[in-house]
Amino acid sequence: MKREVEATPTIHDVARRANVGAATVSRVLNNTAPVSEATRQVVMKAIAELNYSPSQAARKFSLGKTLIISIIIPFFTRPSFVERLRGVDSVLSPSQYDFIVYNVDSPEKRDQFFNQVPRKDRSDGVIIIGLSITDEYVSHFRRNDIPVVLVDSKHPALSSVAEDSVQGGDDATQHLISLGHERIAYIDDILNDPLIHTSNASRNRLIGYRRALDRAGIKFRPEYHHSCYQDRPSTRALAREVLSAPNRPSAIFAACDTQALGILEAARDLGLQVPEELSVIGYDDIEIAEYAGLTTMRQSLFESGRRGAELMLQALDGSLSGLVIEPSPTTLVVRSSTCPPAKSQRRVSIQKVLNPLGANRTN
Amino acid sequence: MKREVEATPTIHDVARRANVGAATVSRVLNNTAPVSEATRQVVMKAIAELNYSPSQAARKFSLGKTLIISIIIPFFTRPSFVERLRGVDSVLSPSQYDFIVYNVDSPEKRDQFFNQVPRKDRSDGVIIIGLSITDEYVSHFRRNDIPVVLVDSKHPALSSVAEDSVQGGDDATQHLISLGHERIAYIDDILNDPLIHTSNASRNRLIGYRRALDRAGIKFRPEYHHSCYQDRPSTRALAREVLSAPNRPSAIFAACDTQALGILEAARDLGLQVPEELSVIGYDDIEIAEYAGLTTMRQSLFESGRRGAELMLQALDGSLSGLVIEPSPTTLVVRSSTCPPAKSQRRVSIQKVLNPLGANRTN
DNA sequence: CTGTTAGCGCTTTCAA
DNA sequence: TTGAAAGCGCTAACAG
Repeated sequence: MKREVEATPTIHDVARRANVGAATVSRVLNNTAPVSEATRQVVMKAIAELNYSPSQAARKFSLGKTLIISIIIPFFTRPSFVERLRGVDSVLSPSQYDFIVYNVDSPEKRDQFFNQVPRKDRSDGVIIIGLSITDEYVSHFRRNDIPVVLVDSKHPALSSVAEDSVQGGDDATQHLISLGHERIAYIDDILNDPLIHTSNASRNRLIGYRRALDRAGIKFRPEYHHSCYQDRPSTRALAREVLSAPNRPSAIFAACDTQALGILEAARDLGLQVPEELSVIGYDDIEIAEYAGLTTMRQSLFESGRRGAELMLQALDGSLSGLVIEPSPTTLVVRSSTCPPAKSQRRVSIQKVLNPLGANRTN
Repeated sequence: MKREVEATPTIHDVARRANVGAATVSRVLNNTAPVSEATRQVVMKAIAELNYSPSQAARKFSLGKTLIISIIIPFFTRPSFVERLRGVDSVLSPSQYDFIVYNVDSPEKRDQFFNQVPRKDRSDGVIIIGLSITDEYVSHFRRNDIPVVLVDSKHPALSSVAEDSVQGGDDATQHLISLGHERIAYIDDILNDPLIHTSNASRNRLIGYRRALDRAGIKFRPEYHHSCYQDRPSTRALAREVLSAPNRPSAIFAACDTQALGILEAARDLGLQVPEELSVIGYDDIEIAEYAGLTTMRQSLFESGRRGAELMLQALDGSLSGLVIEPSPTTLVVRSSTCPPAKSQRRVSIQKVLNPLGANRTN
């Protein structure tokens, strides 16, 4: 007895029903070669009747493509990375490619992903965001013959779209200097350390900071340079110390907006008026920066992700001619957390009651 | 001439080199059947020498599994969804499964994904977050014989982990009532509409809001119920109108924290002191809520994603016994955006200069 | 234009 | 304990 196939129909079921070869079905499915209108009709009919749809898995395997693009990114839940991912999604979503996000949250993960993810059998291409790449890895990618594009990071041998963080750091610092500040601190994120894993964007900002200082003839003071984890609570604690020390800075430049918010909290804790008694400038211009009235350096986060994904698509369809190294603009956005420094400096101490919604009150 | 294979080695290359069958190589690779120590050694050696590693694509195809879990989620870049995704990642990342995020940003996408994603040849299981499911789709999933778990949404036939939004809405409103408020507005997100696509969480919050009002003997006033898009600018604009109308509310309950922030901005625009002249309560407790001093209903965002992923893993390895419908806790977090209402009400008008960093100033 | 056939690289009976 | 061989479902020569 010929049992009716209950299972998912295959291309052969369709072929049999339409009295054609499997190849013909494949042809009408993919428009890969001319098919007479008559047979096309028959095949279409069979497909409809069987409610057939080709197995993606088999298709990919046969094609030797995965139709997947891997994204390797650190801390994908941070606002700035989320925004870049949104840019990536905006171009990949309408494409035939799905993407898988590999979230790097430790050096081990980073190396694991760098070694295992960029393989032809896992994905057709990989976009690496916010992570710096060593030459060794570059040759590893080469060996695996897989296209790689960098976002928020650079390497001479890889296509990339990245901000000029040195210039950004310079511009931010220059803004403060132009306002008249001289005691300018820089609070960095700790991931700066290339031994750990992120891109050297924040180290570059430090370079820009020092460059601007130099140009203005202001001496770099190590006690004005600090690092801490890139979260609000850590930065708040650190900023409290910095602001309680003698000869406290009149302005602080933070490596990212999240850290800048921590600094604003610290100022609130200490009853320091922002911007009158303390100017704060951030970096990124994440969504919430506007709410907080934060002066910051705007990066084209969404746009950088979008362009990165576009470059990948071009690399994949062969239309990418050679290396493309694209700059991504960074612009100063002045809001209400910066102004000229106050003349005198008063001692501060932690306030008892903190009201983030209005002026600080002592109760 | 026997040319050295330059291409990626396959299992057969290894087998040949080790003088064994391909099956044996597979066995040592997967520990799927006993292999004598001697041959194991030889095989391992060959694998090492060839720097072989099995093709994921072929493996998946042969296994009939994709080793992929699909996540269907609306607006994955919104803080609350990002947080749930982080929970999902925390359990999927150490597992053998990769996950692909399908970002729903329109009703079309929603239907497209619901129809095409839940198929065995695309992924082994799907987690749907924040989207309500119709019976039709449930039977579609059934037909495709693919496990589905819901997060932040419920259906009697599907495993899920979800908050009790009716209770949450009730609790939020009750907090305001307990403080002495009677003119309590509710600002909803527009996605409420089930014809569009999101889960009916915010509609349930409305039900809870009305329930609490009823219980307190406060009449529901339609002019205190508004909807708008779930972003700050839209909510800010709407709240400005609401707060400028005669007999303005003394307290507003927002369907999510992002909208609550928009309301705080509107209050700032109008020179209304929060909480003295206006109490605001949000929903979600996203990271930035603490910075903003926002009173809110805390949802276990990370945790819900984590549990959802765990349930999926259990469903996949067969250890999930029947339907699991898990509640996820929602708790009131009181910060500084709510207090008892002021006795009298003054007229307001938009301030010229807005300083989010301190008290509002007229210059 | 269309059918036949040979893989894609792995897992898994089935025999030995 | 091991090897040979049959698929998994599709695409892409290669003939006709």
